[in-house]
Amino acid sequence: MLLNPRPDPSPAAHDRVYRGLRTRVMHGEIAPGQALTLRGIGREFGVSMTPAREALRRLVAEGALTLSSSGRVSTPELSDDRIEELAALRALLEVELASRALPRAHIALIDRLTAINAGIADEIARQDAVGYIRRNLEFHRTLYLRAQAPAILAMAETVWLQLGPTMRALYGRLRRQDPPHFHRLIIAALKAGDEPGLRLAVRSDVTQGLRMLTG
Amino acid sequence: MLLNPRPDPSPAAHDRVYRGLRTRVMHGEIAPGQALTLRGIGREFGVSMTPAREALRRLVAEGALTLSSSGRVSTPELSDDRIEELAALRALLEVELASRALPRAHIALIDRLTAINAGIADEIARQDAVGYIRRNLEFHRTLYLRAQAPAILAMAETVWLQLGPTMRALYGRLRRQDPPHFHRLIIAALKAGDEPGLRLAVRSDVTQGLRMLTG
DNA sequence: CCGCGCGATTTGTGATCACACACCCGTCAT
DNA sequence: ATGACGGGTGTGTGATCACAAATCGCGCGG
Repeated sequence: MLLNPRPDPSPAAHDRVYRGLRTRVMHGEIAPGQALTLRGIGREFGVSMTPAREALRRLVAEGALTLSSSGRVSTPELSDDRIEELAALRALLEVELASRALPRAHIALIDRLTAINAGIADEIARQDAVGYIRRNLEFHRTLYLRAQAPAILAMAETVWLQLGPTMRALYGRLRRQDPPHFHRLIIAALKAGDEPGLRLAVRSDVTQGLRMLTG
Repeated sequence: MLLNPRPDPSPAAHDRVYRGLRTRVMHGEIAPGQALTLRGIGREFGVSMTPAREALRRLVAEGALTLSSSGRVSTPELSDDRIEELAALRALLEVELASRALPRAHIALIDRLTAINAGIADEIARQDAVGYIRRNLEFHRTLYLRAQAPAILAMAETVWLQLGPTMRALYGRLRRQDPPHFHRLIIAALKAGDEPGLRLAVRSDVTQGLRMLTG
């Protein structure tokens, strides 16, 4: 029959482990410098060392984790130079993505972005750093999905991944009171169809927070 | 004693396999769509399936290879849309790298670039597509190393990796006669310290070849 | 002559094991 | 008290195996 062409009823074990760890890293749930062991990860996810090793190596390949000379993996502690580079990459990639999304940004998208922005205000009110990061990335991803540029978006997500543990440290340090100002500028530029304004707003939003990390 | 702190006398097996396959893919020595098997790779490098699997998965994570739904890995056949995206990424990243390298580009670097350019002419004369790609990437990498931006360079190399198999198809199709024109423009802009000219020359060089792939 | 189905073979997945090395911590000599 | 040395534990690496699924090829029926 072959109705219901469900691609794979049981997702591969290494993929479950990978996804679980990936979102944890990207949302900043793991502190910089924390060590991860193969047997520990395996025990936590109920698998043997083999899938755990594959998941960890994949994350290392994407820059989400670092591999010490002796093979130990841990979440990275970024130098100031590296943070500056990653911020520059975010600016380059995300400005391009926003620019490509602009002609496709209809009112429904703008409404969703506004709703997510309200959610960010909630997370700020409850002082939830992980929730804040998750919603913030959701805001950006929702916009960039409209760009119809999966390769560029994947590269941007890789940068988020590398910044994940550090971002947690940032948002934990800074005591925010108000929702991000530049998100409102982004929405306004989208409504007005103002491309230069959009580029500037995205660049500012991306650069803003990371500047105080390198201080 | 611990003199000669050689970090690792015997590079790990999975790393040997990874490096071997990576340069092969980046230089376009593997045709698009070609399938790779774990046991085949293992036999070729004299290792078991375990390191071969790690190397392949790492390359998949970097986008150098694609993973079919059934777990088979093969070198990717890129769609026109994806090629356009990757070309745009090359333009974004490499213009930034060149711009950062410019203030650090002394005469010794320009001499080396000129020498590499001469080598490219040799490869063209002998109709060696793989050699041409290797030298061409060497030209760009030599310039970008001066940017002192390892994270951005790594991302650019990832893009090269994804384009590798396709580039081979490109340079095999086009019957080149003369060394790349835009390389001379890049060198001239470096000598003159002309940043806008350099940005334009790099963007043109990167975009030029890939335009005829999407035709 | 072509299309279909079935079986043999190949392939990826994940578990387990042996081994070598790194790391940690207590002990001992200075 | 402090330093180096030592062994025990933990950790990554790579080989091997059992299993399930996919793939390929052959032969049969149309």
